[in-house]
Amino acid sequence: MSAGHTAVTTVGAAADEPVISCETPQDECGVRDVLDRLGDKWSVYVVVELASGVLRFKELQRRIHGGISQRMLTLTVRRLERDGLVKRTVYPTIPPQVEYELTEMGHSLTHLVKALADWSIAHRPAITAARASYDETQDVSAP
Amino acid sequence: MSAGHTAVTTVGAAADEPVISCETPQDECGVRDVLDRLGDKWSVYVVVELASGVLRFKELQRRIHGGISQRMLTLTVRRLERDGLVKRTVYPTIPPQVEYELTEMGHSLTHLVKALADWSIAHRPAITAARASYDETQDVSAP
DNA sequence: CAGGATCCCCGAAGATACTG
DNA sequence: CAGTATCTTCGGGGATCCTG
Repeated sequence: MSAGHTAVTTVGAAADEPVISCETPQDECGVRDVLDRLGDKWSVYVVVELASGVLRFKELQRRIHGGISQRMLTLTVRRLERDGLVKRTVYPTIPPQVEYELTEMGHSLTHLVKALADWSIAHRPAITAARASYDETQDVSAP
Repeated sequence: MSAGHTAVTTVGAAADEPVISCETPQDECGVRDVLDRLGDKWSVYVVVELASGVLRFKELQRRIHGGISQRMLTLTVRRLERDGLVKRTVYPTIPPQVEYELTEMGHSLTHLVKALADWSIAHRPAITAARASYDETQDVSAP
């Protein structure tokens, strides 16, 4: 990597100690799988809300701030159900009642989401500062 | 598979014991922040590749399978740089040489990505099975 | 109440061409 | 080599209407 150039030295983190050992590039270590699932706009919200208990469709929709449409909630929850992360229970009553809850696998994902949240909260100040610094460097003020 | 849950510290799958304590719904516990950063199509790949060391633009592009365009790589890497996750070093040579590497914060994110990868790899069979089961239930074979 | 069916919009992402 | 600029496409996602 460093071809004898005037390297600006490292940041302190050892680059020769790969945390991620990607043996199967074709599958991106499987990261893509999870990200495709959590990467969409709403899945994570649904998981977060469902993490605290069973919810019905409307209630779930109500709790998700930002206002998810019925369509997107349906699509999102269906995909999660298909992947075995959410369990959908239909009570053949009138009016119909459908309850959603995380499966065990879904709950295990919850820990990851929490890890992400923790990381985000911990580094938000640093990120904000980095952005400010970057934007300042770019100096957009000049017309 | 009912009691198979490994309760690390205080986390549990009980509905009355929220793993995710969302005190600030406005910020979605900050999860959205990370996801917006990792949720896009390429960021995670860049992080993964840079996790193993310093890379130049072209080499980085070459390693990312699926074929990222120069444009997207530029945009992705720029955002990561702005957020302080990636450090960009420009050597004023001819031809120009630019090296990218993760910052310490970027490396810390790497651990999260690895956790996601591990989770994905561990649960992939279950997910695949769940999908097969779901699709079978839906029975699309009937015309 | 839960959700299927439709229409439409906008932004993410690709392709291509040009430059320092 | 490492971008920037421009045009275009594609599909995620919103709004709305309708039904069991």
